[in-house]
Amino acid sequence: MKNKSGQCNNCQLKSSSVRTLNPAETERLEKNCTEVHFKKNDIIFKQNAFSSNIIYLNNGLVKIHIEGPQNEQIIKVVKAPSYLGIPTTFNEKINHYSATALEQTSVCFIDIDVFKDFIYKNGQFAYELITELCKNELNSFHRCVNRTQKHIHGRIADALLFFKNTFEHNEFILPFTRLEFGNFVDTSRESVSRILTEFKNDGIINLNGKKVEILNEKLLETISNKG
DNA sequence: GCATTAACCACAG
DNA sequence: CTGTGGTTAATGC
Repeated sequence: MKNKSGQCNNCQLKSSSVRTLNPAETERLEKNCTEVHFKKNDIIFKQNAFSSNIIYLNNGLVKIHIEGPQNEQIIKVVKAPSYLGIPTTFNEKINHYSATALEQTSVCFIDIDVFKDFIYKNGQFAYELITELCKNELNSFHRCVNRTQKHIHGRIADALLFFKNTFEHNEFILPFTRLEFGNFVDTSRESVSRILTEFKNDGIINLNGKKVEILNEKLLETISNKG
């Protein structure tokens, strides 16, 4: 789906970096940007494929994942609005990871050369971009610590709280199968099943298939903190 | 030693 | 795809 001209300018979902562009630059962005819609489980880009665009997630939810020696590893789940795949598109010829839609999702593909030009010529644009990248790196540091040091109960509690925050609701549909959940928190699908039913039996959550309702957030937080 | 944790396997909805 | 039960290996007390 091609962008109509004027769309970037009026876009409500502009990134903080794109907000710093002047009208001429915004117009240039519009001419070098295409919006694409994806359905659940559609692959937005794939590990090992050539990367040629900056990708911005306007709407929806996406998983970032790497095919490891054993399993698919889900690195993180990204909620719109956010850039996808800056690290893999910037100085790398190929994608180091894949991105897959977890729900109905829309994405803008932006020409890499135009994007780089904005960075060279517009310091504020670059600054905003760096700010986002820094946030991401810190996030991944924390996730790294959590993943390696917390026990399964803590990691699953973390994940439930994360979904509660991203959906901004105590009740939500898990966008994952049990296997994906396991790949997200570094455990087996069996352990995910067991611990979720444990949480249910202890009255911490309501559980019905993929539908989860958080009943005792305080307790989940202490489980998450204690590891 | 004994208990706990969590992975792996297998089987049934 | 899920849930459960049995088994097993590693680790802690």
